Amino acid sequence: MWGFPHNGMMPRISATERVATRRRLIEAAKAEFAARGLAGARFDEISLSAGHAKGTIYNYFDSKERLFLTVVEDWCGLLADAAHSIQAASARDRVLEIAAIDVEIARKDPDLARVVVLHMPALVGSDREATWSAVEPGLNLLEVEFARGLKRGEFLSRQSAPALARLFFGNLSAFELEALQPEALISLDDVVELLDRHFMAGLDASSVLNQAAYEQEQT
Amino acid sequence: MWGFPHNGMMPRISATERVATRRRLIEAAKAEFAARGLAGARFDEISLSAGHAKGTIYNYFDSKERLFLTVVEDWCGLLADAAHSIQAASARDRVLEIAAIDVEIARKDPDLARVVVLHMPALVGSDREATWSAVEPGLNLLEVEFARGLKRGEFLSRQSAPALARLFFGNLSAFELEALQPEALISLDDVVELLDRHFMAGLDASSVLNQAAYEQEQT
Amino acid sequence: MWGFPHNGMMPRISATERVATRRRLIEAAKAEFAARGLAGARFDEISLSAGHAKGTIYNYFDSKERLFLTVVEDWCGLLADAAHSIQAASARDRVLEIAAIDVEIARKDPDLARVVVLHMPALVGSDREATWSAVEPGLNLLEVEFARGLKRGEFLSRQSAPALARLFFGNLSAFELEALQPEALISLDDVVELLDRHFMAGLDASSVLNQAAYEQEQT
Amino acid sequence: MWGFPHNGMMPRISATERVATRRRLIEAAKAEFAARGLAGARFDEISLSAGHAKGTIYNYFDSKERLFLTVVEDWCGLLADAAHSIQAASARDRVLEIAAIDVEIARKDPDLARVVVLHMPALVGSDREATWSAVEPGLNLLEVEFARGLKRGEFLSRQSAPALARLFFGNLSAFELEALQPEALISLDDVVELLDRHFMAGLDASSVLNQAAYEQEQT
DNA sequence: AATGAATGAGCATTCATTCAT
DNA sequence: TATGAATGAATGCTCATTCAT
Repeated sequence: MWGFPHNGMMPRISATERVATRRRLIEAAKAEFAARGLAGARFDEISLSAGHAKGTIYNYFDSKERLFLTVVEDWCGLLADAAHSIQAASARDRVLEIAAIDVEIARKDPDLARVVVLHMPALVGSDREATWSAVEPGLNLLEVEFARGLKRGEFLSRQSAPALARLFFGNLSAFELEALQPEALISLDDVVELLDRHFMAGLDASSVLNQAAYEQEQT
Repeated sequence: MWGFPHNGMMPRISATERVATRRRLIEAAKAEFAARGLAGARFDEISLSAGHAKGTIYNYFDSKERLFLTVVEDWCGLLADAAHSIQAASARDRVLEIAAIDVEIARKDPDLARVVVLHMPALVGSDREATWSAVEPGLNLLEVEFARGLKRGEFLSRQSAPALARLFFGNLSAFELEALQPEALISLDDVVELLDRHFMAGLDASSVLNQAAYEQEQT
Repeated sequence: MWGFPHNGMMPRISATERVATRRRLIEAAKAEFAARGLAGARFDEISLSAGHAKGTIYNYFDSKERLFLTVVEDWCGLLADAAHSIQAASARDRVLEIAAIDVEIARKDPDLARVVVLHMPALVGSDREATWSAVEPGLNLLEVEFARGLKRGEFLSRQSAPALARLFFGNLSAFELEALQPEALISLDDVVELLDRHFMAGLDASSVLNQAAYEQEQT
Repeated sequence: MWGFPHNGMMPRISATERVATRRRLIEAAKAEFAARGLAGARFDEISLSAGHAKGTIYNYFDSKERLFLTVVEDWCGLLADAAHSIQAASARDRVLEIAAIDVEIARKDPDLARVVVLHMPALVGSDREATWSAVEPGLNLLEVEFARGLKRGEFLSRQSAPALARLFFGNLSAFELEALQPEALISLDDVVELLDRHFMAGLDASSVLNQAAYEQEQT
């Protein structure tokens, strides 16, 4: 039950080696998923570029879908980790800082971003369900901030906090998607600014225009 | 007795029947593509739900990719046709009217919209290339309006008209995507308003805030 | 194409038109069979290059195999027709004249020859059976001459006349095959001479060597 | 306990097992190709009679064409191997010994011979090209002997050594083809003798008749 | 734990043949 | 009789997954 397996002596390979192998597989899978999506990805390619046999993948992941999920969870983990360091006070700034973190992740690992913004939305059926629930923690980060902003009166919108979180994430993805394209017309550097000017401005409770519009809508 | 000589000069089936068959195939394909994407779609399913043999598909379309392309071109055609009736004067209103048309299309044919906003972006390789060039006319509609708005000084942005067109389309897609989900938090009715408030507001040259920000950026 | 109206008085199309259509189909089929063999030939191609609809082929021929057979029978007919004009007296010369006729056919219609020497032998199953029996008349021409030569003592061989006919035809085909190849090392002009020198010389009863060998074999 | 570390360094199945599987596939393919040709062969049949799954074929061969090629290369290898043991001195005897080897191969493996003499010539397009170049080594064996015979004055012919090699091979194939037929009129035992008497006699420089004919041709 | 050969369901595509007009 | 749209069986090939070693 505890301890080392069967003949008692020692684990065949060290725990660190297992971690390293797992990482190699994830990295290779990420590149393949980014390039071809979940349906198009081939285990042959992944195992080849990971330097491991095809069967080895199944010692670490149950299925192709689970491997895809793991890549997405990776992204979610990076986002959550970096989110701890957010310092800003206003909800608007905190939201934009989350976006900035996401952009940083995309800059360091474009393949990871491609998986999340390009191929994750296209998932269907149970895959979609599983994958999006894996991403919930990331969306929750946003949801919390939008809820706070709405509560404080910093934001003004008919939409609920969860809806705003998803809409914001949708726009963030759309902008990153554009910036990650081969013949992009904008750069990743533009993304946060665009979100600020285009999405967040629409929530600005201090804007005279928004306030008037908002009050009118309420009637 | 009169009419066509009884040989092959007479069309075997009427042109309208051919059109009808073609339409049945496209409709069935649209549903399958919407549900499973290009890679996941199965001809068995399409032919079954179209009520035609599998081989018949190849009397109308060269390949799976070409069939997908045709579905997308259909969307593009609907958009272009409806765009003729746009009356608005200001660039902002014209852009939003295009969005409204797109939303209308999505309302009448959610599967068509799913193909365009969900599965088209995830295409890779030559499929992507071919499909997006088929969609250029649609994007051009937007580009023209953004160019006009920028030229007139109605819009204020560092981004070029083509970039704004793509960004706007990205946001429109993101909002529709959210509204088309099984457990959507917004409705299609919200989409145009959201675009107005969030995306377009960021271009408003009359906004004191935007103007200040824009001038600062220029330095 | 047009021809007579169809109220029953007259044949829909004239007999000569039927013959012409049949010929167009055979010519097109011949080219396709020569290029791709029986298995590889496509009705689409045949109907296209014949200028008739695919279905029309079935008004003239029961099946692909029957069409192939007809092409082969055509060859056989040409051979038999020309064979009537043979004047030579000796069996050797008559045999070689038959070969010369075959070479002439190949020169005028290389595709026809390709069908016969290249693709006919590769037939299998019932196709083979049917096709070779269609060719019997042609082989009989040879058989008769070899029988005569053997009977007269002009030829000397352990093989029977039918065997010699087949062997001769095999060699003739082999030589033509070589001459009809894209990068042939011999020409059709060489074929008869080669048969004379190589195959027929081996039958020469007047050759001292052959006679000695033959007698030795008999013991 | 000793030996291989218990990880992937140990070959999953022995090399001999791999060779055996490969051989089973080739044998099954050979029978199918012999019976139906390249175009007509079905992987279902091959895999069934080989006792392996269809997909297994692709672990060993890239494509149907490559499998066919491998069968042909097999034949070529058998020929080349046996050719090493040729002892005869005269070119004529050496050529006939090569023929005898080929006949032996055909006797031991009629299917292999059927593939080579029946279905290989009927190949078209790039298949033909690839296959024949795989067979070049076999033809070269003959070419060398014919070149030697011509050079020594043992043979007398207007044809070049390469041409003679092809022509001889053509005749050899034609005779074997006849002998391998279901209702053959000759036996494989007759083939070498027939080649000797019919084809080789036509090259005999010592024959008075040939010499006279040859000199006449030269003028 | 690692391997990679074996597997076999799945799938797009082809094409001879049919048949309503 | 000519047509060509419709058909659907047939098939080469792919690839995630399994499992004996």
